[in-house]
Amino acid sequence: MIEKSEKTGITEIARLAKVSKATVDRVLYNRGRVSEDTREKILNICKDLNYQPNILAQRLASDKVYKFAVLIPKYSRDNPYWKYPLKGIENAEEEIENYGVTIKKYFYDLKDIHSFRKESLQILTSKPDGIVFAPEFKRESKEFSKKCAHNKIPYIYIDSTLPKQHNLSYFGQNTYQGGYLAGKLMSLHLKRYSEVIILNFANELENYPHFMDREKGMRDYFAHNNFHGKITTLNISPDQEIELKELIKGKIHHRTRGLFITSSAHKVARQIQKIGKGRLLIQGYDLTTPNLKYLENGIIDFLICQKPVTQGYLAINALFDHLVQKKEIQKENFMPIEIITKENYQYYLDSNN
Amino acid sequence: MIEKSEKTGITEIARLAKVSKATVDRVLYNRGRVSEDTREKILNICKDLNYQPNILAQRLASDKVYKFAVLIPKYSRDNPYWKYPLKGIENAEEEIENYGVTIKKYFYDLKDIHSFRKESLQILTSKPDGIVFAPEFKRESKEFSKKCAHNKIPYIYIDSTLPKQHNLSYFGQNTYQGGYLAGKLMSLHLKRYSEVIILNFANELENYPHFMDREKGMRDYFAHNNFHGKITTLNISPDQEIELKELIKGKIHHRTRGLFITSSAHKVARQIQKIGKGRLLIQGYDLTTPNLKYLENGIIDFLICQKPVTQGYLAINALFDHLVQKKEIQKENFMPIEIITKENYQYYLDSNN
DNA sequence: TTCAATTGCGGGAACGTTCCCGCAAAAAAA
DNA sequence: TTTTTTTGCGGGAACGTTCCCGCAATTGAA
Repeated sequence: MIEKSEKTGITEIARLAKVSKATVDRVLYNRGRVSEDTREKILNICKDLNYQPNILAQRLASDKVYKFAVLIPKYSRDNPYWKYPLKGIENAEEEIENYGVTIKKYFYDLKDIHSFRKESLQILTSKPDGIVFAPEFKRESKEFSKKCAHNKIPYIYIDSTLPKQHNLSYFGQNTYQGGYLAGKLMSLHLKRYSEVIILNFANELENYPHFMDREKGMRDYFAHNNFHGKITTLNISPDQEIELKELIKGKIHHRTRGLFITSSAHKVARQIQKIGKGRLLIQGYDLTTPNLKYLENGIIDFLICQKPVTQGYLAINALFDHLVQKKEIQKENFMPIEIITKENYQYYLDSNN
Repeated sequence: MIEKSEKTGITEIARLAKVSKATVDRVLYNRGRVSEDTREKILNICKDLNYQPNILAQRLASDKVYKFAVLIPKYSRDNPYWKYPLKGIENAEEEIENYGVTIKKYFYDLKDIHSFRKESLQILTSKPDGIVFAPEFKRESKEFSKKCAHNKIPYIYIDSTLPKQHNLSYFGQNTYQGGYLAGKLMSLHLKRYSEVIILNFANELENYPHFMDREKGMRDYFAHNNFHGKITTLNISPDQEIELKELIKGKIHHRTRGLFITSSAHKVARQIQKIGKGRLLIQGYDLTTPNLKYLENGIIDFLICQKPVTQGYLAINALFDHLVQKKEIQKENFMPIEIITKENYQYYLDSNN
């Protein structure tokens, strides 16, 4: 309980420069109407004192409210993944609402390209100061990015990214590296002539670059570490769930020791539980509730996860730092690749993942 | 750029209650000198409006400065671990210094129990509002804890903890679980009658509960998963580094497939590099610069790591939340157990780990 | 009964900014 | 030259709190 010490505020600068606070303010924020002489004098004093504005006072005095918009897929019981980035976004919101920031959330349907278009137009008419969105639909996202740029609204990608765009930043996975690491873990368990099945839950892989990258990552690991066994890819449409059991059963034989699902593993795990797991090492993605059950009971051995909550949290904070704090933002931000098992999943559950 | 909307401030409450702002303030912060009637009236209005104080204005108006003290081991080239929690502490400091918080850091020498005593006394005479410290020396830390409590200074443990203390919170590892997970990874690589060496870099294990817990974790994993091989423990004093090579060489034979070092692995890795690694799977702790080299060149296979940067960051933030924001703090906070490999270590390097 | 102490409350400056308004001096236009 | 516009700057209210000071009313002590 000591009195505040340093007082390198705008008033002190004004006093030293023998001008008023208003003039200092004009210089600092380029509001014009200042002579070049006084401008330089003030800037020099600021440098000497290493002046850092008091952001509390700034936000308190300013009547400006920052409006952020978020556009992400809506989560469902079937695909709860997007619950987690949303959680992170809300965490960030709580922290910065005192600074006069409001966040409006928009959701689109992953199965309905029109919903993306519709919501993105909504966002533009609301004229936010910054946008965070998940560019799952490639073409539409590029279009939206262009419109954002045209309206001079900074935008940040989350979860996946697009090349050659003017996004302020990206927060998400490095899917290839995740697959590569999965390959390493898998290889610990493989013998000389074992077989591995890679299972993509999609028919047309072009629309799911995440899945492709993960598969490529694993295959490359094996290639770089001269694995002599066999790798089989199985592409199954999500609608084929009913035949899933037979499809898998038909592919597994006595040499099969690994099963890598390039997305959520719970549907497969359910079937494997019926068939019997045997010596199969099963890897999948994301620490979601349906997956959790099979991680706990030992069907799924590893889940790979890239901090979905943190993705949302950091993306919002980046926008805040850029717009409010005027800080520099890193363009590429890959989340660490986490390996979740029965033994450590508890520590990933409710904290900031 | 819209004007701020809601105005549920203290002035609004005062207006509704037909009293002055000062009275509302007295009620809210129990400064006394208010009649029971007005007290209740004001509290009701606050509840109705769901009043949340504006922390920016609070910190701005208040002339109170919070002084935090931090006491952790000093880091060295030999043991760079403590660099990372310090980093997290400094990150947190940057964020909250605008709120009128100053953090004074004290360092002690892990090999010199007196330095801990000396620094902790220093801290007490400086009368901080809160303390974060690493209770590495058991007896002295308990004593210090008692003194803190006596002076009514809240204190938070970091990195390791002590039972039955009145610490506000703990941020750190769950060492047992880390060892257990290491056992799981190890087991992927083991065959039916393989051998594993557990290496503790210490003579008297009682002083290193972390090491003991890690060993126990691994042994328990094997016990729970009926591993039939042999587990050998090797306790080596840190001064014995010269004979290290021979010591290890003597223990490894053709069935040895795993080496688990319960602390930093780089010294062992250096010797293994000379001996030749063979089929050995090597696991150690912490993503520090010396370890990194051997992770990159493939000598070390896994490093287990528990977010040392985050530990520091969160501990300071907890103190802030408790003292400044008057929030509830969770007592036990285990960091997630991260598994670092050649393939993913880059993503753990400079971000907030 | 008188005087002191206590209780209950209001006024208002201060925190470090933002930003509107006003005004003299200088420059440009007439 | 006179009038208008522009430039350069200062004054000061406001943001939502904290907290000191002052003062009337009530209570207690003598």
